[in-house]
Amino acid sequence: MNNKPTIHDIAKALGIDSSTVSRALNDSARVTKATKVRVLAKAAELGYQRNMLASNLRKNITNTIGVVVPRISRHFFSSAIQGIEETAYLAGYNVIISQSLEQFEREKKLIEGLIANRVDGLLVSVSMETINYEHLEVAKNNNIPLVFFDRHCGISGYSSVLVDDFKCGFDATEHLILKGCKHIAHFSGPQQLEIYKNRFNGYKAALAIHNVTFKNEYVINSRLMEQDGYLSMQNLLNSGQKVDGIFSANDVAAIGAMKCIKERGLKIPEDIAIVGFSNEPISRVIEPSLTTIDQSGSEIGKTATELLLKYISKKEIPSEGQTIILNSKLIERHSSKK
Amino acid sequence: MNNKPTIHDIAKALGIDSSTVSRALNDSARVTKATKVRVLAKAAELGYQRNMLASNLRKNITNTIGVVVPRISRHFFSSAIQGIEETAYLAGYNVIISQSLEQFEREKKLIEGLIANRVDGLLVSVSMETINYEHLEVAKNNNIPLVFFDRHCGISGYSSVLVDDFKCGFDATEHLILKGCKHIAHFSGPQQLEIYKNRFNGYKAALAIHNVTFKNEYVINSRLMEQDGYLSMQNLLNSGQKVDGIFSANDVAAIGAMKCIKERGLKIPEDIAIVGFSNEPISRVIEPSLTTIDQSGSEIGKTATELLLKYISKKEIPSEGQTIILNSKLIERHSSKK
DNA sequence: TACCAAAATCCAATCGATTGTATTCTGGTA
DNA sequence: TACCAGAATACAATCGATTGGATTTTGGTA
Repeated sequence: MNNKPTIHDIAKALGIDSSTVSRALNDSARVTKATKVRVLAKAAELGYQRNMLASNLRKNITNTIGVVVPRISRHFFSSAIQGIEETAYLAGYNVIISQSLEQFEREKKLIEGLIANRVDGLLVSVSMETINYEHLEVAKNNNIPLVFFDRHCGISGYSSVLVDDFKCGFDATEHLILKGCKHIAHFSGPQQLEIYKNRFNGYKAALAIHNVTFKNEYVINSRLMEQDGYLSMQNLLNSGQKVDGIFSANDVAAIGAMKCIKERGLKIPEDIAIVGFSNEPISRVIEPSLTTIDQSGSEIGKTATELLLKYISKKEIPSEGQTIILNSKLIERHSSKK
Repeated sequence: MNNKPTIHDIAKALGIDSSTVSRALNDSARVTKATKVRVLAKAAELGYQRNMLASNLRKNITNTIGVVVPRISRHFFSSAIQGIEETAYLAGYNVIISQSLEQFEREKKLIEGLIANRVDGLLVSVSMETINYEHLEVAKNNNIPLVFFDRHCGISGYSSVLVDDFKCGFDATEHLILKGCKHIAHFSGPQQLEIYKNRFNGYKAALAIHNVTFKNEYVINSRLMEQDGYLSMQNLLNSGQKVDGIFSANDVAAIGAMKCIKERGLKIPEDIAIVGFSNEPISRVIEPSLTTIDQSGSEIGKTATELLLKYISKKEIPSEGQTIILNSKLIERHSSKK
């Protein structure tokens, strides 16, 4: 009983042609209502299910969108995926998820694999190692629409859904300045990523506008894992520089920094105030609670998926990529309350 | 240029048959090395990529496994997915992810959809509403192996990968008793789910063995969201019952309870000690840090996937389901340190 | 009853790759 | 040179659903 019934089985059972069965199942106007009823009844009786492989092969679509994120278990990405899956489900699409684990080679292979599987569209948040974009061009050459979310690339011809990283970086830094910080360090990620570059530029702009001197030694780039934040903080304190504020380009590194600060017996926010980025759930409950920039992952995922589905239904990729900027705002908590 | 090259294009370009091309691409012994080289070169030149739809239709496989979880963004599940994706990737499988959002109807539709898409296997963690298992039988009838992870069903013929929930419930409760708690409440989830039933039974067993009286009023069932934990705690305190310990069947509800306790001006753990379940990242940083049961999501996901892939490769579902119990242990933190 | 347009159904090709069988080619031997 | 085994390749059916075009059926009209 391994063999599932096909339209041919239904056709044979009813003594009609399989094309009629196909049309009946697709509710075509070319088939009588009476026939439709008979086909549907027989299909139910046999436990028929359309073979999507065959259907998709013929129609040259897959009803599937491919998603590539750096790491599924990072809260921001899992909530983005939540939004993607939800939106795709409502539109009748499946979602294939894959993670680059921040590795360029892996990202490349994954995207090629998804294209070979003929996904109808791609949603991508690039890895920290991604500096070369040929693998993305492949999607374009295959006429598969691709939308970036969050971690986009600074290349033209692609659409993106993001928050205004420059403004967020600016706001976060200005917030610290307004709280009285004069020596503000910035923990950033790989500078080839637009989001980190923009957050950094926002940081610089806020310093400039408020006449706070910018120092290169205050900017530390890393991969922004918890351990990186811890070490960056340690280096900073060991260097003997005066520091009274930190703007970290993500929450996880901020939490690592907090750990280091506490271990040194310094007080947050009195000695050093901190602002993170992303509003991970952990930032709400840590002591002191972490001031951060709220960016709704599920909202970003949802918007990116809607945009992608629009391109898919139009069957053409706009030559000019569009960029959608979603709202985000600073959430003030105790780590910066002075 | 929408049309991707096919083996026929390669065949035509080289003046050979498409079947030879197919065999060359699959490195068959029936094709000369010289021909293989020519085919590979031409394939690269044309930018050929195998159409998996056609290939899979013919071979009647999909190289895809379907995953159904209650909610992707819950940390435990996203790390399980992380393990699943990683393991599947290494074996050359795609992963289609979908979330039931704890709704039975949705779970049913998702599983039917995955089966219609001819996934090679299914990994399922059921919703809180799931009390009827017909939709799972469909998988069996279609000869599609299915492995439960974490949230399994108490029905025979399926395999599961879990932690020993009874023992964990026992350990968590015993831990509270050894810390001196005498009035221990238990926050549990829907009792049709084996995991909650088993955790509850472990709780009862620990009370019994230590001669602590069991009271029905101490057991509160809910869906274990943060708000549920908060409300359960509120009801408990309002009822005037003496309470000095809580074993919550998940961390999120425990955190809700902590919030309520703090608001009342009671001390954790001095007045009320708490033990959670799952070791969500948040439990490590909350103040006081939460004692909990560690269950590695990615380990569970990995093991479940390995088991599933074994069934897939054997092309037969074992009539007797097997159950794999993974290690888990209590992590003592401040919420129970007396 | 014969005829016709419209409605319903059937036929057959197609999507692209795979695979069992048939055919052709190769080079070694008598 | 004729022959043959074995290697290499070609042929053709197949997976299951879809779809344009051809054919048959229907029922209304003259």
